[in-house]
Amino acid sequence: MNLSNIIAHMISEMMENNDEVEIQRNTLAQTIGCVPSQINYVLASRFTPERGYLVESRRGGGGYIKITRIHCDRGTALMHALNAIGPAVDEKTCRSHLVNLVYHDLLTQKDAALMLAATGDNALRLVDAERRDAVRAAIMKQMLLALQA
Amino acid sequence: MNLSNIIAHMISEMMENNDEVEIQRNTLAQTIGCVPSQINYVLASRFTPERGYLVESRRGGGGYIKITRIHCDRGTALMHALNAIGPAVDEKTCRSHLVNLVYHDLLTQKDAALMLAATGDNALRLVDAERRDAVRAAIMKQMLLALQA
DNA sequence: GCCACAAAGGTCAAAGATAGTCAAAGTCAA
DNA sequence: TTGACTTTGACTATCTTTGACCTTTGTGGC
Repeated sequence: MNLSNIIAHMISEMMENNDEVEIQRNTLAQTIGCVPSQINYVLASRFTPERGYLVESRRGGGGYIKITRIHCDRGTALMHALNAIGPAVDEKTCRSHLVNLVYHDLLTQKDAALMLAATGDNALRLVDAERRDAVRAAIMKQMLLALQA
Repeated sequence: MNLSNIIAHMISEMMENNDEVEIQRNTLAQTIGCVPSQINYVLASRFTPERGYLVESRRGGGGYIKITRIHCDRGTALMHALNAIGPAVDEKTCRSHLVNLVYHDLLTQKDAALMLAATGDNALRLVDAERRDAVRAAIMKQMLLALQA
């Protein structure tokens, strides 16, 4: 186990019963026995917004670092994605929507692959070209709806 | 017996009572007395997804290689399901295929819900009725294919 | 109020620690 | 002989650790 993992684990433990924790960089670093900037590294690599954390800080006397866990409402986020898809989408746009959802951790890589397969031109070859994008949009929406359940 | 077989055997032994094992590439290579990249070769040639293994890793300090054994030959089973679907399927048959796959643990409930959403009549309302079942079959097949990756 | 200084935290790049890739060379059986 | 499988090692990519230097904020003396 490396240092960063240990530190990340410590912070996670501090947050176990609390969505918000405040630390002092130098103090924590000294307790752990590492350089202060290591704390920054851990925060930057593990407590990212993508993983649902918000980090605020203040320098100077009485300075601090505050870490907040945000419970992103997945349902709402997916609903946004759903609304962003109009009555029709081409394959490329559809794919970028999926990439975006994965990036924001609203979708696993695997689910995205599944959805990409269902909405790809390969799957829709039998649909009339002029109606293809509309069908794709409908499928995509049904799947996004299913994910909210 | 060649080196690769010996290494593969060692790893298999480590996994005898455990479906998951974690190794350190350099350490193992040194123990065995081979170059580190030989480990990669063994993993790439013997611990493949086709043979039911999943390999994950991480570089840098505290890096590791994690090997996981996945039970049940999922690929083959999914291929069966794929073959069982002809050039067209109605919604009901499609659903029972999905239920069956979930029952046999080849699909999670969640993935099945996603696939059901993509292949339901709701999603395919815009497709001409006479072509609907064929489109459904195509979508289903693409998704089953995606699952094998 | 202004200034100097102390007390935080921030940035960044270099060095260290692993793992991955790839192509050339070796081996061996058909 | 040839082609598939192995073995090696040079080079690359990624993650971690460390430390020097920078910026911001608070406090007290003038």
